Amino acid sequence: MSKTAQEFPKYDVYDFKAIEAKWQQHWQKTKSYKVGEDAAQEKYYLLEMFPYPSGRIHMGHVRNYSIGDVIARYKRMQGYNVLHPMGWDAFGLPAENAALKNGVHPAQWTYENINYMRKQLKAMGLSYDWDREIATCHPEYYRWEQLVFLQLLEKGLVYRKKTTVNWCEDCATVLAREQVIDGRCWRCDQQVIPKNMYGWFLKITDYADELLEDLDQLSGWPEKVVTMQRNWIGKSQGLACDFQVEDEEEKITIFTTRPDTIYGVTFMSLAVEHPLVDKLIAGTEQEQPVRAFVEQTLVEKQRMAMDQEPEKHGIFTGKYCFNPFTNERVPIYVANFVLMEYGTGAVMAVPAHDQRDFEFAQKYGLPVRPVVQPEKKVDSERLDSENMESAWEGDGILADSGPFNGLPSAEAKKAIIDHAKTQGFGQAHITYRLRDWGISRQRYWGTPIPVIHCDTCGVVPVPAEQLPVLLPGSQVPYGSHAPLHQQEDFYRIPCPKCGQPAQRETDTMDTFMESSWYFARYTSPRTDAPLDKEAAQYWLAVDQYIGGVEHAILHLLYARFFTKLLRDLEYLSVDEPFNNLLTQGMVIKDGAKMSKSKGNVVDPHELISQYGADTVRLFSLFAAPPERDLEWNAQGVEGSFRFLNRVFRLMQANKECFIAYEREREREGGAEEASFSLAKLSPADRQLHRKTHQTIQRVTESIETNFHFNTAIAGVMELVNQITVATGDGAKQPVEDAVLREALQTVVMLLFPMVPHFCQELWQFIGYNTPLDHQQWPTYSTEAIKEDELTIVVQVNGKVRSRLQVATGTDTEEIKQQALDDERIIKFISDKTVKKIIVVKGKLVNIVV
RNA sequence: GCCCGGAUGGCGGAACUGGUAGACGCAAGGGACUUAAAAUCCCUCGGUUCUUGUAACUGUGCGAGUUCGAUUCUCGCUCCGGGCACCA
Repeated sequence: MSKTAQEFPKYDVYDFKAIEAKWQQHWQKTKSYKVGEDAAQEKYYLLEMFPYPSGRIHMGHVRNYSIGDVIARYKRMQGYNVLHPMGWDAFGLPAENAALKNGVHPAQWTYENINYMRKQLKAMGLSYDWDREIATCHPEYYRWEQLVFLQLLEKGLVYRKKTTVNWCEDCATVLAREQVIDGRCWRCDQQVIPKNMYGWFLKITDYADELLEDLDQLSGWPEKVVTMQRNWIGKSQGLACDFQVEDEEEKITIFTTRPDTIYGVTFMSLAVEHPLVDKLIAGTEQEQPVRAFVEQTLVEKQRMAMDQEPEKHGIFTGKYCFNPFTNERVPIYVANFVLMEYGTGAVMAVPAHDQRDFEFAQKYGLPVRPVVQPEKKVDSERLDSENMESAWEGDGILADSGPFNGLPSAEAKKAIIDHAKTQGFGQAHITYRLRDWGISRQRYWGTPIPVIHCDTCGVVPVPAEQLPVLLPGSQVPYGSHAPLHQQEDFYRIPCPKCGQPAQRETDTMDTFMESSWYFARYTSPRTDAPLDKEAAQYWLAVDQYIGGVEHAILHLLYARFFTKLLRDLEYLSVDEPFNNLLTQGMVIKDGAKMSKSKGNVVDPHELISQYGADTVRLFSLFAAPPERDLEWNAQGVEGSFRFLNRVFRLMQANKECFIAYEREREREGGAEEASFSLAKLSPADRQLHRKTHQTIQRVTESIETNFHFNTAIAGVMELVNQITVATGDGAKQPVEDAVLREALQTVVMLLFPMVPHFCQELWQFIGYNTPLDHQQWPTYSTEAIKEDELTIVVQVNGKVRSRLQVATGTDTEEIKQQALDDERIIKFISDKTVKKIIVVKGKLVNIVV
């Protein structure tokens, strides 16, 4: 088994092309990263956000997947059973656009891209279990999504309703909010119009509270993302309260988070879409002007869609209602700033304590009545309608509020809600900003929604045994007008219940649906059900999830929601999908995000052919910590390449120490790693041995605490520099083989997760045939890292004046004395009185004079 | 407007729990090797001043404060980035 000197491979240059091809083939052939459930081994599920197959990989992918691969390989070396899968978020609009433009079918376009990008990812040497690859556009994926959809439909968590959507007439499709730019379609620049139409919704609001509460469990998530989600869900607690309309049967229900200001109500504002508006004005002289106002506002609202806040406008309806607390008569207005989608679409207006109401009151000459006085104000500073220049929105003490006078805001809120409840005109109420999730899209390249519309039976689910509902047609779907609705053989179908002619649903699902559960599907990607419960039980939750912060809200919220849905459908048993989340920064160049329009795009493919995957990986890890933006720098890449070459030469120059070791091993009949006693080492050997172990400590801690690979790499560079000096021409003493061997092997092992081909090759070069993936990650000896000597800084009045070299363990008094005896210190303190001396053990002495 | 981040040499970035600011790399300058270049190796490298050294002063966006001591903690600003944006 052992080698002789002649058998050691000889290299001159670092031939990355040959090395990378060799190991990639090896990993593929031996399925090195294929995993299965193994109860005996601790699992680690590492996941990077899967890519959209747009055509080629970009630098963002390179960075994301390099970071992930380091963690995967590191965890394997730590002995974990690592699940590290990859797949494709393969449905989406770009495929359809490409189809329209080039006459290629979206499926063909998508699968070609996948094939190309898979090659590119493999060329990066990423350690995926490729047997688990999934593409969401594959019927074997989306059929299970359709099944889950039907199960949710049955549970009442999916429903259909008519709502106002952003509609582009030219594209004949609904646009998502983020696809409307300045009120125009992002694709054709056509003015977007509001349109009422039916769509399918998921009841995410049923889970709003749990989605909010469970955020507290996500200690492994960046605080920033948790905050964004909390704000997005936007829970508000307050009072829902009825205001009786004068001379009508109707009541107006309002929602307020400030019940303590209810005695300050001076008018009522309704949203233009409020259902009561029509009734209130019907047949009155205000009917015409109010109608005109409503219509104009609706048009403006659409146009302003993404713009700045428009000026506040409103109009009096001519009607009044009664404040149930005061029985006061309050005029009812319709106002452009009241949202129908939030709360009840009706707002009690308290100009003294709400800035919007204040501005509105100023404009229309409505009274301002302060009822909450800020605390600790002298009488002359009390708020009154005369002296107020803006609303006071803070808490305070109630005044002019009947029986509630003198109560602080917090108590008053409770008391007022209680009062409303006992009197029967209101109760505590909770409102969320979060809305139900509209999943209908009038597009072709998505998962067909598996229902049938029958004139007699209504909405009929497609029977489970008829799933999947396949996307029809091998030809390119022409036009973009509800493509599935143009394929008669697709949508004309008999009703499964009554057999009468019926129509299939022709909407497809939002592509966020597929990415909401793919992480679970990876645990059993080929199983004949949505999930295999045992596999899910073993692997979930994801231990570490990595991706761009741009998905902080939608994708991550939907994935959390789906986890809870799948849990309640009893497919899995975790509450949260991702225990730890790492949001990596963008890759930028010349201070700006890489984009075609800016012409600052760097193609990873070219870089890999020029320098090799290992260099590209190394640079993207070294240039910045993962969570920060990474400024791309071509010269920096060159530097990383130089470093690898330096290590390569260093190994070759010192291969003697391995050959000698082989001979020794042969002679001693295969003895294990030679151990050496610290005491016998020369100072130079001791120093290198210490540095080796300090580096192990530093690299391990950099990875463990926050994945700061940049400092880990810097640490290895320092070790390499030290080995170079110790073995170079200028070295005073020769280095012991065993010490040198340990140092060099450590470099190879520590760098392996980052530059795997390179290290595996060197590992073989120095005589091992084992895969580094399963080599035990090196551990450091606390004995070895100890310093014999410490540098103690001596300060006078906090300024560094001198440094002392002392042996480790020198006691405080001794150090103090040495400091006071130091010539350079004497210079500073001789003519002054020493007031105080502070000694920090092992660090410094500060003399205060 | 509100809520989060961030600001350190020419550049990317280090700095444990308040204790040597600038690790590591890039760029730049100088030198060695070479007929020459590339590659490689060595030296210098925050600023200012001088008496050129184990020198002094100054320096982590700006201004205060706490402390023997602040890049680090507190308060007040400025600028940059991100998220939300009439949410009652």
